[in-house]
Amino acid sequence: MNKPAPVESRPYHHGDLRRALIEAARRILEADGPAALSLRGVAREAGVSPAAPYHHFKDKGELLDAVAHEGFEALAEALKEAKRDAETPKDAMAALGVAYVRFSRENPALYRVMSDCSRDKDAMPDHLHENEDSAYCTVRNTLVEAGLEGVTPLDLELATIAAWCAAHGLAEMSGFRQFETLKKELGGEEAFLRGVLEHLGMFAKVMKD
Amino acid sequence: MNKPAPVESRPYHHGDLRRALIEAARRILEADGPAALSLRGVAREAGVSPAAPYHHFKDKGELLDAVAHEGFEALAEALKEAKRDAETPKDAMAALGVAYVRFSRENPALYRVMSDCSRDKDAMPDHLHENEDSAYCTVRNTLVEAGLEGVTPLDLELATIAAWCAAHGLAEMSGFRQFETLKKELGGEEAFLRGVLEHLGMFAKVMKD
DNA sequence: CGCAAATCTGAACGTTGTCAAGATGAACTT
DNA sequence: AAGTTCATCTTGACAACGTTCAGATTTGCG
Repeated sequence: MNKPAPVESRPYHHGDLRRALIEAARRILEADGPAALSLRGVAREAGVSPAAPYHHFKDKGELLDAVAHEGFEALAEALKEAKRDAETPKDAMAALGVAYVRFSRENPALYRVMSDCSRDKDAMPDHLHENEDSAYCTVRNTLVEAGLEGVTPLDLELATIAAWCAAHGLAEMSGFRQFETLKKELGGEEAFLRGVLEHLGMFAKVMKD
Repeated sequence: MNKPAPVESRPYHHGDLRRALIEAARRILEADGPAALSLRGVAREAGVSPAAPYHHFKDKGELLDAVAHEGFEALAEALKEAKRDAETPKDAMAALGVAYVRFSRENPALYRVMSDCSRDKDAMPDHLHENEDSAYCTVRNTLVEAGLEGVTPLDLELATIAAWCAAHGLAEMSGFRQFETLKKELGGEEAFLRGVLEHLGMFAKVMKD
């Protein structure tokens, strides 16, 4: 008897329910937003009973973790792609910032799940931070390539964190209605994002002793 | 018959239930965190029936709005106080950033309600942005006093937004476990915060054309 | 004092997260 | 090939939640 799922383990009744649940969750998330995401709803969407997910996830939280995990992978991919497309290293840095925020604006529900997960665990996903081609390291490497070679490792680390914080802050705030007239004045969302990112320097310069 | 609440309207049965509910919510928030905050629980804590809050708030969301509103007022106060205590304008800028983050770390549950509210409405509270002694203007004014006089209004606006985004991003991320060793290396939370804020410049400088 | 409006209660409805007990099918052993 | 074992799924239940509605109660006003 043939098995539909060719890759590794498919030891199930359903085929691969774990996968199906995650995809159902993403579908609901995209269609109706994060507030509409219930475990029961996900089970319904996947065509199983409300208790079925508990054989694959300990918790509703664990399902969300899995969804967030995929989101972070997609984000890392988006960052790498943005870097590839950039012409100069300097431009790559701005492109990373814009790509980060754009990802959050194009997948608002997913990004929300991601950031809620991080807040709940008081940590960003380890794979984002640890291995060498992680998103975090992409940012750090780009900083170096764009002109921060001479700097101490500690400075580099702080600059990377600073960049990440700025991007995250901008991601959460760039949709605020208060900025809409300003965006029009600047001629679009992207110009606004680049403008804010570039003006981080003013704020920072002012603080230097 | 005398009324216990001397100020403005107290046309109630209970005294001032609206007030009592907000305070009950803050109590629960501080004691058990944002996940434990239910409307029924708030009513219980205030000693009324589960339906009573609906005569003062249309929604659970509106209760949270009210709580968030008070949070933003407290935040604005904390910022002004930090500015007062700073010796030089340059130092005031760093102090604002640190005070912002410190507020979020000292009132994590409240800050979370505040930022969830903003996200749900895709806007920051108007009073934070509009009137002249608002928190937003405090930041902008400090930027000017610290050396950004010659700059165009548009640049000033973008720099203010940049500062706010950075502070918010840092507020949400500074508690991450991944940074703990770095904090120790730097000799404490405050040094870490100042370090990150000051390194925003590196990130920004790298992006300049 | 009497009346209308504001305020609170009690009970109910639908939904959610979660769990325990049982049914069902697949995989492994012999 | 048969039987056993284990993972998977369902059924049914529980408590808690947000919300609503009809009715009781109190307040303030004329």
